[in-house]
Amino acid sequence: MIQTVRGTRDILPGDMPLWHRVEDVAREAFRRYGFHEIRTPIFEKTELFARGVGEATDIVHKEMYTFVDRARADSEGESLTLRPENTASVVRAYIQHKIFADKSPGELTKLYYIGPMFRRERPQAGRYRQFYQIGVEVMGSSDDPAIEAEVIEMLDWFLKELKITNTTLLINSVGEPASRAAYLETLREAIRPKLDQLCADCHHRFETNALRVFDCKVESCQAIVKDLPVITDSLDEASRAHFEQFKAHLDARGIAYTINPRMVRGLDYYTRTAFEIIGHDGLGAQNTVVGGGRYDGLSETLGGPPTKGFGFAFGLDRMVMSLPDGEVEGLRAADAPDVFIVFLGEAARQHSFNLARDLRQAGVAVAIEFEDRKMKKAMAAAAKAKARYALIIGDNEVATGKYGLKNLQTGEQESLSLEEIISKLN
RNA sequence: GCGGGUAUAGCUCAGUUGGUUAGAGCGCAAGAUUGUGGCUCUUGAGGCCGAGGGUUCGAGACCCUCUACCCGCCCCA
Repeated sequence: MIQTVRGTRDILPGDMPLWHRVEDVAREAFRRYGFHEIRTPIFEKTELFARGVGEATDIVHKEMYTFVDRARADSEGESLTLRPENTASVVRAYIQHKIFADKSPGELTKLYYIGPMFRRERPQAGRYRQFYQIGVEVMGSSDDPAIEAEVIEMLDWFLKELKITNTTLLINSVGEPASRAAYLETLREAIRPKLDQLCADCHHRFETNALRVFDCKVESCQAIVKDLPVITDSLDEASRAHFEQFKAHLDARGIAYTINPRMVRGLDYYTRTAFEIIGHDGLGAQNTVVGGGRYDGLSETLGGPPTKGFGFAFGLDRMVMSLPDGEVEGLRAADAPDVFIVFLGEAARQHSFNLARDLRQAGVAVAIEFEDRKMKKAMAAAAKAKARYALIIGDNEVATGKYGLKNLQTGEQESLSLEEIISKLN
C-alpha cells in the first residue's frame, strides 16, 4: 500500500470544519485590522532562504527540502527549495513588485498569508514536515511599537474568539544586531569558565548559538544558566526604550504578558521585539502556537530598500489541536445537510431529483441518496448524516405536492408545499 | 542525526507459562418492524496477527533483521 510520506498527512473531511473555523476567524481578524492576503510560490530559489532566514540557522542548514531543477542546454539547473517559512518570500514579493513605491511616508503595507511550509525534521506530536502557517507582515518606514501591540491585540482577539484561553504571551527584546553581538560575546565569556560543567548539547550550543543554553532541560545546566547575564540587561539604549514603549502599549490594552529574557527565536532576521504564545492544552512537547517579532533590515539583506518589518506566524496544525473539546463537537456538526430526502418508489425518486434541484437553487443544503431503500434505512441514513430535517416523499406526496418535513431533533413532522419548505428553511 | 515505544477486523483494543476453528466494543450489513431515525434484541460479513528469516512437534506470542507509525531529544509553528 502506498502511504503518505513521513511527516505528511491527509486532513480528512471530518476534521475540515475545525481548520475552516480557524481560517475563518483569522480572515475575520485580518479584515478588521486591515490586512490583505498575498500568496507566494511554494518553492523559491534556495538563495532567498539562505540569505533571508540565515545560513547558520538549523532551518537552512539541515531542514530544507532542496532540489536542483532540470538543467537546460545552455545552463545548469538551479537550486530550488520548498519554503520552510514565508516571511522571506513575502519580503521578496514586496521588493520585486515595489509594493512600497506608491506608499506615502508612514503608510504601512499589511499583508497576511496562509499555506503549507516544509521542513525536514523528525515528526512528533504537533510537528509535521508539511505543516500549515497563517501569518502577517507589517512593512513600511515606521517601527513604532504601537504596531507590535496592535498586532498582538489582534491575536488576543483571535484566540478568545476561538475559545483558546489557556495561553501565555512571552515577550523579549533581542536588540539591534550590534548590541546582540556584543551581548553574545559577554554571554560566551560568562559561560566559558563553566563550560566543563555543561552537558554535551550545551557545548554544541556554546559553539553555534550560545543563547540556546538557556533552554537546556538538564538540571545541572539550569543551575549554572540561571546566574548568567540576560540580554535585556545589555540592550542598546534605543532598543531598551523601544521595549519599554512596547510593554506600555500592551499594558494600555490590558494584555497580559511574561517577559522571558531567555527566549530566542530560531531565525536570524529578528531584531528588537520577539514574542511567542505558548498553549497548554491539547499539545505535546511542541507547545509554541505563535512565534513572531521585528525584522528591520531584512529587506536590505534581500536587496530591497530600507524597511522596517514586524510579523508573526502561527501553526495552523497546532491551533486546531488547541481548540477546546467543547467547541470541536459543535464545529463538526455544522457540516451537516439542512435536508435529507427520503423517497419511496421510482416515481417519488424521479420527483425527488427535481425537488432537490429546486431546494438547492433556493440555497438549501440537500442530501439525497440514489438507491431506493427501505424507509427505515433511509431515515437512519438521514439521522447518521445529522441532517436537520428529513423530507419524506412517496406517491401521495407526489400527487398532492405536499411533502412531509420531519424535524430530526424534535421528531415533529408537518405537511408542506415546496414554497413553504423553502421559506421555513431560509 | 540520536533515544524510547508500538504494529492483531474499517476504528479503539484484549489475546494467560508457546497448544485445537484468533476475540470484544464501536462501526458496517440483514432481520424483529412492507411509509418514519436515535433505544433494544437476533443474525451476519469483515483478519497472509506489519514484512522476511529463525527456534519448535506446534508461533499472534519467543529470537534476529527490516519497514512503518507514535512519543521524546535537537530545533521550531
